[in-house]
Amino acid sequence: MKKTTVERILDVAEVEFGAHGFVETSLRTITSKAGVNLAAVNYHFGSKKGLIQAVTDRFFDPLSVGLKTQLQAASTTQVSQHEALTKLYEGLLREALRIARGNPTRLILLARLINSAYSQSQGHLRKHLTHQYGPVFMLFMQAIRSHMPTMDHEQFFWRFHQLLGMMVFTLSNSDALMAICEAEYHQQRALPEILQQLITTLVSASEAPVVAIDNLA
Amino acid sequence: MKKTTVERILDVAEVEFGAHGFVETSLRTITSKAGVNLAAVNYHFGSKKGLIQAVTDRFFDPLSVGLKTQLQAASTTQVSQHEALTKLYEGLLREALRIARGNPTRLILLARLINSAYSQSQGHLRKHLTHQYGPVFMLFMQAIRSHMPTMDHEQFFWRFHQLLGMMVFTLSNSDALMAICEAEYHQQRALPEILQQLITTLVSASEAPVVAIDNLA
DNA sequence: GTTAGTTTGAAACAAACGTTTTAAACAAAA
DNA sequence: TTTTGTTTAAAACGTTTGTTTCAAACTAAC
Repeated sequence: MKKTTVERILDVAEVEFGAHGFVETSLRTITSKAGVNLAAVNYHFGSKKGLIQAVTDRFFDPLSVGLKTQLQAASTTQVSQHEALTKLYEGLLREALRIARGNPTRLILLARLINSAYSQSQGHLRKHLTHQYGPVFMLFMQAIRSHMPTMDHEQFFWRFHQLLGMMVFTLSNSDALMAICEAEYHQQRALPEILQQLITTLVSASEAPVVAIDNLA
Repeated sequence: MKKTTVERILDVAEVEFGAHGFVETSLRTITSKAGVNLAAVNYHFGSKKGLIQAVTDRFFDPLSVGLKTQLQAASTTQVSQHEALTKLYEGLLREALRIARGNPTRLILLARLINSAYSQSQGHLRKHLTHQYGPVFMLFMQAIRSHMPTMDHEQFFWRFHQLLGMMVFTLSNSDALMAICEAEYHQQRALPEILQQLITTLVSASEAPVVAIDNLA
């Protein structure tokens, strides 16, 4: 069974976007590698922005529903704070890994999508993501928050985004980091192992105490 | 005293690069805002890549020497592990803040420069940075490492880069995060306060225990 | 003041980009 | 088979990009 034109474009686009970013990937590169006509992108997706959002949705739609069901299931049982946080981060990364079908390059793309959502350069993506997946994001954020009871809202906000940044950076550069690591320490690590180490750090950082803020200068 | 053409170009370039990234900032935008001729960039810096590296060096050169002297001064006195780590991260961020002259946009640019160094899209920047400032980076990395004695090399590598990612993400998106924070919690935070919170998380995450790695899947 | 080297100004260049257009090929229903 | 709507093919369009060109303006030494 031959894949449709739309599927072929999306398959190539997510690889190229993940590898070279949105701006530095041309539609001509995508269409030629996909073996389809240049005009097909504008016909099927309207514009390059439309294609970017379509690639985004193909990732976030299943991730969104998977995460939502996980969050509902997790809320029933009662465990320790440490265990609960571990389960939450583990659930998120496991779900992301499942969506990426174990393919590191797809996970890298996912991380870059989130990164782009925070940078103002792709303003349309940010609006699209917050509008489309804002509720699920808030749901996860509040699930984490419920197990960090001692923090006030604003302190939690910064702490959470610090941890989000840790995830995004580690994932979006995991290919480069794995290459450096292998060159330096002659030790090859698979993605699940990296994620496991990441979870440990995430939970510990979540549990870190809040200190009084005095001026740095 | 009127600034030279080179200085005017660098001043505008670092603002524009920090705000819109390297690819999405055109030389015409830079030269027109700087009030200089378009050809001046190619004359003075050879190419756009040369300009990017010049902007980079104007940041990293003083940061590099400042960090080096700080590291040498810190090694003399003996304190607790927690204090030592705090001092190290504080020293780095304080130095970065000093170089940025308290200007958040300059700190954002700095973070984006580091981020670009890890992404393969600006390969020339990565080579330039590792060649030029690799030793100082290693010096800081090993200073941190000396206060995390229980970790083996590879575990430390991943932990360190997770923390680096935390810094880079928080700083490079600090403007967006501050905007969201203010809109959500009606609380305005200055950059030094954010950095102070960041240091706390960094130290705690550094001290997080290492767990045995079992498969996530 | 003249001259030699340096820097700028304005225009032009070639290449790449997203997008649009027009006709041809295809599919499915009448 | 004819017809109608859909998808593709190939070329072209209008911008924008980094870079180059070349004469004019400027600077500084003699």
